[in-house]
Amino acid sequence: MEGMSEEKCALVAELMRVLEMVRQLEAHMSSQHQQQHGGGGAAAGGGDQRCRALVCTMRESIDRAMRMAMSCCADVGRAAVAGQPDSPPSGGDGSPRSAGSDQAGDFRGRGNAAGQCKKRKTLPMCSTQVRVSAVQDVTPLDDGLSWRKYGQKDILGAKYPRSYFRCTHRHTQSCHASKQVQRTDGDPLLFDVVYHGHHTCAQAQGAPAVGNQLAPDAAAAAAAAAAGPVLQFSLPSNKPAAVATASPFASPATPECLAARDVPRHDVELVSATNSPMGAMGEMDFMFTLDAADFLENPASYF
DNA sequence: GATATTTGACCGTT
DNA sequence: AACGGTCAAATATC
Repeated sequence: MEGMSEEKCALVAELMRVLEMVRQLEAHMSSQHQQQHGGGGAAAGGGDQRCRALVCTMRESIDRAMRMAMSCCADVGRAAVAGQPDSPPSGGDGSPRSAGSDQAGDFRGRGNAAGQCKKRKTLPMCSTQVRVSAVQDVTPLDDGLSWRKYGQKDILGAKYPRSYFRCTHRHTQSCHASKQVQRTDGDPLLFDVVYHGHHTCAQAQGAPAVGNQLAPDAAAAAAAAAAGPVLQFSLPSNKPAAVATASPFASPATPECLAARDVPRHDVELVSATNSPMGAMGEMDFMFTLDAADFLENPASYF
């Protein structure tokens, strides 16, 4: 039940970030309104009023969505757990069968390596697509937290290898956060970043909220904002300690970046990999695409 | 010298 | 047997 509660918090937190963006949009509009107040024509004033009305609608919709999320998550979670025979009991801390002492496991020796890698798929997971502005700008690895690369693999059917990272303090502080980074086949500027688990180390305590969870890197997120972010993350619905609060928007630099850059459009996709094992494991499926322009036109259609 | 990265090998699952 | 994830020795960097 704890994980479910965290999921709700994650979803609500995500919605709150959207709400925050709306507030920033309001502030931005307000400042623009003041600047244009002297020379603004009647048409501009009408458009401004319409925008304000739309923003108001957006806020109401978000509020409704937050309330729906609170109940919906619980329902979906219950259903998923019911259909998942080997889901750990509520009293557990996320250690089904051989999952070891904690979420990411703390196995030693190679004998458990593969078993652990399979178990990892049951961990809280967040996959993010990060677009960089240039090939040289890659290394979407600096999110203010320290990661250590521990492997790289050529993936079948993938043009680029996948890199594996884990928290530098894995052993010293038993922090089992990890992430996988892979350049997408179609777009060399686009990276798939998959986060597993969450940071429990000291650096996470001092980091911004985003840092403690499944945080994409600020630099890449900023680049993503500049290039038109495409974000993907999935929410495991029935896993204990499931947390998926990350979004590049949650990056300390990103909201300001978005607001400052006057981003004309951004798409947000909230999806799950339905063709992945996660899909078969009761992962909660979302497909949420937000086109800012369309959202302003028909906010209600998104909820 | 300490820390991080690279890379081939290993392991369990499918 | 193929695959993906991890380990750990070797190597590179600070």
